[in-house]
Order: sequence, then structure tokens, then C-alpha cells
Amino acid sequence: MAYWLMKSEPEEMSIDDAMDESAVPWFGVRNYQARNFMRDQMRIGDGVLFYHSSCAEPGIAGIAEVASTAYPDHTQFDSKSHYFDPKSTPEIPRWMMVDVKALRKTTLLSLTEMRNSPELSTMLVLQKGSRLSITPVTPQEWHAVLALLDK
DNA sequence: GCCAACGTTGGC
DNA sequence: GCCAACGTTGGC
Repeated sequence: MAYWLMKSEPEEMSIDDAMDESAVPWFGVRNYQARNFMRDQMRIGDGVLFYHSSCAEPGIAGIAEVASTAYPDHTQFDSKSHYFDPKSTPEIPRWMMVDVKALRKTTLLSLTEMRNSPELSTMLVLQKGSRLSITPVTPQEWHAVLALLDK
């Protein structure tokens, strides 16, 4: 079992939105590295840190789990969608997504708190210049985050 | 709104 | 394959 951090803009989909659904399709990823993580490595039951980005209070807002293996992101074929990709075809889809099931909303572990926690300093999301919307999390980092969330 | 950092595109 | 130009991310 693996662990991941997945960014979502709360204005697009917040932890509250995700908690209202049994699972949510993680559409809109348009970065090859992030896609490859979903397509090649994610398994049902993997742990997910649900991170709010591009907002007033960025940080980890909840715990979730991977609820499906990867399948084609339908928004790439929708010419009216913001995520439309004219170079992708249903025969050879370029972009994939997984379903994510939110398990619980937590008190926010803010980006500032994360940066101030030495045990989290190795997290990829905290590295200078890191922009990946999906990053692997080590078991040590996962447990350190859970310990901070339970404080 | 600014801007650093990164990813992608496309001409050569 | 190189790399300049451009677009995007995302914190501040």
C-alpha cells in the first residue's frame, strides 16, 4: 500500500465537497508525471492526503483513499470543457484519472505548519519549486502527518 | 497582481 | 537534440 498527496483547489473541489460524495473522479490532471503516478502506481486503498492549493489557507484538509484504478478522464474529449485536449482521442486517450473517496475532514494542517515541522521536511510538496499536483508520500511522512493532525 | 520555478511546444 | 518562448502553477 502506498501513500499520496493530491492537490485540489477548494473552489473547484474542497474536502467538504468530496465528503458529500461516496467518491469523486479526480479529473483535470494534465501533467504526465502526475498521470503516470495514477496510471502506473495507484492501487485501490492507497492513502491520500487531501491538500487545498491556490487558496487563502493552503494545507492538508483531510484524509482520503484511492477508490479505483486509473481510467480515461472524459473531460479531455469534451470540447466545451476547460480540460479539453484536441490531441487526445478515445482510441488513444492521453489523460487518466482515478476515483478518490474522502474519509474524513481534519483540522487544517497549514502549509506554514508543514514547513515548520522538521519531520515533514522531506515531503516532495515542500521542496523548492515543486508544482506537481500528485506526489508520493513515504510511510514515515504519512504517519508524521497523521500524528500532527491528531494533536 | 506579482513572479519564481517548472513544463511544454515548436523552430531549427 | 537544443533551447527560446510561452503557458501554468501556486504561494505570497
